[in-house]
Amino acid sequence: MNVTLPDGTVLDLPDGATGADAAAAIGPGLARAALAVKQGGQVRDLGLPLIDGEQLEIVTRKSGRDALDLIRHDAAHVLAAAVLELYPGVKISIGPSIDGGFYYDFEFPDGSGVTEADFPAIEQRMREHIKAAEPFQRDEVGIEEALERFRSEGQDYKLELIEDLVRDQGVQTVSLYRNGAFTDLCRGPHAPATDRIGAIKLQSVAGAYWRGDSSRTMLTRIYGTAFFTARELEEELERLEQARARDHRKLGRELGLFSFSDISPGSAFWLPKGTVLWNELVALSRDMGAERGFTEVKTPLLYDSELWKTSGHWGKYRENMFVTETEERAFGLKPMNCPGHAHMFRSQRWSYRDLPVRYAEPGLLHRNELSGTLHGLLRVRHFVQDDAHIFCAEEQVEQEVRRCLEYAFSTFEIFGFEIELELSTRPEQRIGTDEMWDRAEGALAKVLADDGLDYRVNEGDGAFYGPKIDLHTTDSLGRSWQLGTVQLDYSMPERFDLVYTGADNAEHRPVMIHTARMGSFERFIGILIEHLAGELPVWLAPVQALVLPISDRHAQAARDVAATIRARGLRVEADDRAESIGRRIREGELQKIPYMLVIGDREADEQAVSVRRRHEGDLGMVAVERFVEHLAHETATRRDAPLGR
RNA sequence: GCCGACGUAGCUCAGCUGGUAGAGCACUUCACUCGUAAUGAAGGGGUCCCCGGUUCGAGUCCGGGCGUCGGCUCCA
Repeated sequence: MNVTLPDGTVLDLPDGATGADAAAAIGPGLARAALAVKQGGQVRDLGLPLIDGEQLEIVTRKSGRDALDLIRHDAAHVLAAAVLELYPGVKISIGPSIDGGFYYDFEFPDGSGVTEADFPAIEQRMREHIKAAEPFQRDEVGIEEALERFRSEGQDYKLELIEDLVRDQGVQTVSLYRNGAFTDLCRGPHAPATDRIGAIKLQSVAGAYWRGDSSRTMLTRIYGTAFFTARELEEELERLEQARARDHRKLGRELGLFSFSDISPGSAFWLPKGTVLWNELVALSRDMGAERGFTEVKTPLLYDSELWKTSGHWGKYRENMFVTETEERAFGLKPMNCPGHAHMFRSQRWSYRDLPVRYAEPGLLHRNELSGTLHGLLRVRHFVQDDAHIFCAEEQVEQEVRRCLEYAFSTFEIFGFEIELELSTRPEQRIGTDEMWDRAEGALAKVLADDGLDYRVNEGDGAFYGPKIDLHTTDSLGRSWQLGTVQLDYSMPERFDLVYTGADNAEHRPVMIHTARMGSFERFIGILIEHLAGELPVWLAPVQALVLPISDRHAQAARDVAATIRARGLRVEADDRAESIGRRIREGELQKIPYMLVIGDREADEQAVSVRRRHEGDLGMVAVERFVEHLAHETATRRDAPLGR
């Protein structure tokens, strides 16, 4: 048999040769370093026969993600082995590698469980397995034998997994992996032995439903991570530590932007500085929307249940709504703006010449999210979306979607966010004909393809009324959050009986496009703070410049400079407290204020300030007038710029 | 909502096996009047998340609730 190596050389091997044979044929060093092989995009055990004629890559610890996935999956098995030894009667379920580590889900017998306090003992046991260099042995066994084995061990979850494999995939055999006395149902692949795992660390314990189904048993999930060396592990833990310093909840409090209170869970209190930031973002959204033909509207917060029945929310979304009642009429606080906008659209007659109609509304929404899901600003119950609804003719859909994406990308470009696109297609529960869905999905896919955009398809994850393109980004810990969205909606126009008069003088049904760029201002600000570690650009900084007199006799000059800057509509404060200049500078730095303007005798004499720029330090004396122009320029252009001499 | 952990001054945290609370920072006052990341001294500040229970006595032990954090489920 022949396999081709990445450098193009062809390796001639006897029939039935394994990955280990291939590595040995290349060299003894590689034979020792080999962890697995990769053929046809799949990582496979070193001990399995190679696929004839396929490209062959030997996976070693240098192979990056493939190699880490391998030992993390190994580590998951070692974790399960350790837990089974320490907690007899535990039932094991599944344990994959994930971004950043691995987990394993267990069901502990009644009355027992683990907490993080138990981690040292479990880690100790894991290290013993690793040190013992237990080989991972793969056995291919018949269904009956596998069932018999796990039945005798009382491993019910494994039985269910095997039965499902038989039913859904019609498998005749399953693979078992054995290391030491531990055997697990597993597809593989695994490294040759447990000693390839260099360093492990258990990180947290959490609940997780069996098979992600909230109606089924809550299992105990143990998260951990593994690396080839202790040093890499330390670096990762250090990185996580630093990420926590960027947490928007911590920075929001430290910078005086917002606070939370038990008195209104899931709702932020926006302090004066946070409100400045908020208002600047709303202004950005307004300016960009106006440039793109959006007109701002304002609609009520509270509506009779009739509206929600028409829109379908009363049936499909009620558990997420705050509902109230007065004079025997049921009302609901709006969780979305679309029904109000549809209702508004209906209040007049429209010609095809009027389309597209683009209503924008930074509207306050309330959603009664489950208490356990609330998360700082990133998931709240009270929030404002930079929301808009476009009412257009069917043939305008593609162009409008393209414009929505352009709008979103232009927005994110200002902040330097990296965005991932997801196209969510028809769900099982849906309305509308298949032709309509074909057309809608086709239009979205065509825009993505025409513009050469990379995206992931989320099969069956669309809204019940139409497919959507979602824009995702990550927080400081790499967790993905949805910001913007572009959704095609054929349902709302139907339900609200929206029409316009076409060129043929007949009534036609418009299409609704539901779109947002930042998503909610709350979530956007949370993500923004984490991306920038709280170092807001000049145009967003609540305090753009802090004036610092050296001593009392410069206080009046400092107040004068502050007044001059404030008169230009810029945000400045003077700190003339009786503290040392070093102290006041330190506090200004901790507040992440972009500019500090120091005024002593020299500056006061010359109508100048010594400019200290965040990160850059002392830039020397600059005339007050010139500094003000520079600050005004950065603010107006919404872009930081170097201060020329 | 579910699983687990946690909840002490504005913030970060001590408080051992139960004997009615403490530090640093912040705040107030006074002194210092200072040249680019912490001047010094004194002082004020607490329903120990809430409600029950055990106990002579609960911040500490037990039960229930609320909130927060990490996940699961769900979503901007």
